[in-house]
Amino acid sequence: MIEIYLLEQLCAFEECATLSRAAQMLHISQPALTHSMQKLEEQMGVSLFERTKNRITLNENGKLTAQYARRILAMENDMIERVQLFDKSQRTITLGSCAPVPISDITPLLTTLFPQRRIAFEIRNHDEELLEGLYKGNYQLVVLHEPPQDSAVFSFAYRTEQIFLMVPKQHPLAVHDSVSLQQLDGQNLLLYTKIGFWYEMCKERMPHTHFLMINEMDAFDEVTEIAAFPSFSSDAVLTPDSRTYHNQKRVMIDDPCAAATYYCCCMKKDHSYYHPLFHRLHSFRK
Amino acid sequence: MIEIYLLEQLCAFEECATLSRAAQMLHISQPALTHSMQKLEEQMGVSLFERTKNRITLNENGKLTAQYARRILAMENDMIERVQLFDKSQRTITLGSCAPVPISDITPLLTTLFPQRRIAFEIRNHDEELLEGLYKGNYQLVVLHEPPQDSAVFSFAYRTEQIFLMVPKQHPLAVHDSVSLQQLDGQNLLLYTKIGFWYEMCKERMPHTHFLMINEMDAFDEVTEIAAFPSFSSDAVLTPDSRTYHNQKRVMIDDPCAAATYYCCCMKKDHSYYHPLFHRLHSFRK
DNA sequence: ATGAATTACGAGAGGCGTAACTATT
DNA sequence: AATAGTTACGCCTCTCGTAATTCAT
Repeated sequence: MIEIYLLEQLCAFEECATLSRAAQMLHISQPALTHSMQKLEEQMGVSLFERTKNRITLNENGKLTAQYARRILAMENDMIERVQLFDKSQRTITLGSCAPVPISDITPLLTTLFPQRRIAFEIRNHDEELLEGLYKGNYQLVVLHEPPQDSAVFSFAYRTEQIFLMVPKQHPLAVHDSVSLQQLDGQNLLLYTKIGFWYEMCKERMPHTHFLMINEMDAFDEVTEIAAFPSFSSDAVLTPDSRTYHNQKRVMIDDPCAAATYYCCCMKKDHSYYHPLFHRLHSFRK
Repeated sequence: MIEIYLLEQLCAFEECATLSRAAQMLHISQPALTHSMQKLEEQMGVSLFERTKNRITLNENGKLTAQYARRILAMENDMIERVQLFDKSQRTITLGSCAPVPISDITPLLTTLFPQRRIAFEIRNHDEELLEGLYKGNYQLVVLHEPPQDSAVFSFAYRTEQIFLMVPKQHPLAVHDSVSLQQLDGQNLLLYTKIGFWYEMCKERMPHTHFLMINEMDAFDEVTEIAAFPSFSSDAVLTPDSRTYHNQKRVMIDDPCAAATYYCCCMKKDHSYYHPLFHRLHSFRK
């Protein structure tokens, strides 16, 4: 049987077009590569190269072999990646979410319901990334803001979130009780960075707005307090304590897209395993 | 990167269920296998086995790995096979035919039209085998008795063949000028073995007939001369010389399936290359 | 003169075998 | 006693590196 390293070297040679450059790329000597290619040729049982005194190139057989080789190498990498993911998925539950609120909803439930398994989580801006991760095994659970179409995926709309604006009382916008996103476009706005799909929504609906991104949640609370800029909050976030926001006015946002429904999803085959979780998620519905 | 031999050994282990038996099957010692499996486990980065003092079995990771490994090994074999076929197809033209007549029609044309390439041929009983071989590259040209459906295949109906019966004059059937295959069913018939789809047709239409199969063409001519059994001939076969068959009567066969149309085919992408052949084949049409 | 390929030869890694040991049936 | 797996150790193959050679730009 032909070993993998020969196929790797062949592909490197095809990329680099000369043995010397390929050897450099592979961190081996050039004579070693010569030998390998001779061996490969012998083991394939057909000629793979066009040789002149000072030049060696792939012939048609060689090009075809390299094509197949690439697919085999890709399959091997895929195997390793998938088995490692599978192994990890057996010991840890990874939750992928399109927004931060579901993380704080669901993570505590997971730790109590599945104490023997490690819990991890990630925020992603796009539902598609999350679904792909669910299929590949990167995530065992994902929370989307659109219902998934695939019949292999179980989903449960477990809660909604409505965002609104916190506006400093002296700010011009503070005269309104409600505004549209279009009205906000062009303003300076404070935004916490890790808000998942909300960020994409803001970019799309308010393309002219300058967002002041803040990384730390603690800093965010402090800055909103002091700064003269409006910031977002939501009905899902508990105001840290009554002291905060004494100088801020709550302004509603008219747009329908200021409200989101969260769909907690798993692969259907895993539904019974995660049933306890979905059961508990019922309590989030009013 | 993980080498192929480790994957082979893993698959062997999965088949054999014990290291000792797998080692035996692989023609290596059992400690060597132990080592390999330890190495594979290490390179995969996850545990693959459930170990007790005296027993080692694949765990879920291991089973998954073996599954992928099988696919990778299959791909490698496929690569070798296909490249070798490709190489061969570049230097020889292999003609696959459903009957002997097209072979003697086409082979001489090929040798004159493509003198730089070796010519090989094969007879196959089923059109499907031929088409499959055409796709895979086993054949560059095939002759079918049904027009191919695939739009990637070019076909040209270049001639017909009509079979009839040669009957010894003292034989009861010799009173007829024409018979149906159904009438023949149950008779003893002489048949040359290498007649491709005709054989399948005979089996189907005359399930109760005893066929006396003869391997050698020379022998066939002699036996038909002497034997008291009817035999097939066709309008495409030239009677060797007038001496032959002086004691035989020609009896027509009514059934439509006693006539065949031959479709000479190649992949469409190769059509221009084989154009000279198809051009010459026009002369076979009346 | 520089760079590319091959050949020759030697070093070192690693696959594999033998032997010895432990545990299970 | 027989069978299964692991550990230890040494051989030998095979991969790779260095050096030298040939040829082309």
